[in-house]
Amino acid sequence: TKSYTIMIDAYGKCNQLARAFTLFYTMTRIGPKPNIVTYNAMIAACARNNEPNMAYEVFEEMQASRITPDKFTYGSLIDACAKSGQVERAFEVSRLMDQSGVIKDQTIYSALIDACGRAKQLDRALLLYEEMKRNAVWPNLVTFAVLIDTCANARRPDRAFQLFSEIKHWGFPRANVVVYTALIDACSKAGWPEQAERVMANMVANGIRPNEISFGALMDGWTKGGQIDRAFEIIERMVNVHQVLP
RNA sequence: GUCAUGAAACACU
Repeated sequence: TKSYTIMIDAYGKCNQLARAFTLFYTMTRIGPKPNIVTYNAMIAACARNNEPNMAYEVFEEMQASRITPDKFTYGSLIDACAKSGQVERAFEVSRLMDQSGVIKDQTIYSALIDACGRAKQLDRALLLYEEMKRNAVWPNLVTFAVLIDTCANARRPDRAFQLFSEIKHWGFPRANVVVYTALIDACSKAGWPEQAERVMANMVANGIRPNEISFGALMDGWTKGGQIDRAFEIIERMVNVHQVLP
């Protein structure tokens, strides 16, 4: 069962969902019997391949086989909803977890906030942030990344900076490249390329190396305002000063 | 003796 599950997981991650299903149904028909990890890997594969309905089908088959879902199961289901923009469905899963007594951890909250972020529902995301702290689930850098990304999507750079300033109070000496890039993106999307530049200068000063995604977010801010020449300058800076290849 | 399964960043689609 373990080896089959490893293969299902690999197929899912290579975007070969059909092959994952073939293997999965071979298991249900002739064995070896799928266990909870197998079902979870299948649901995660559906989530990654943007097939929320298939994820739910596997979830139902899992329950029909009298296997009790765990936090991995629910986490993948929420991710499937988040990626397909179904916020309400994500919250339904959250309620289901409460009913079945499965503890919501950092990963679950990040996935729920991500679902709000994709729907630009910043208020709801902030409520989740408060709720997790109330429940003694401490935010980590992924939490802050999804929160700041939500601010970016909701065009609220002010909130993004506010959240960014809270990071140090949670025991993190510095943010990482993903958090900084999300903050740059928040500035760019809001039409503040100068602020985005300041954030990048700040990240470099703190010893975090921007990558091609960081520069992409920065360029986007300038091109939005029609300053294409600025964007080309950034490409040169990226290659010459920061030694990042386009 | 966590390590077969779950969460985050730009643009294009």
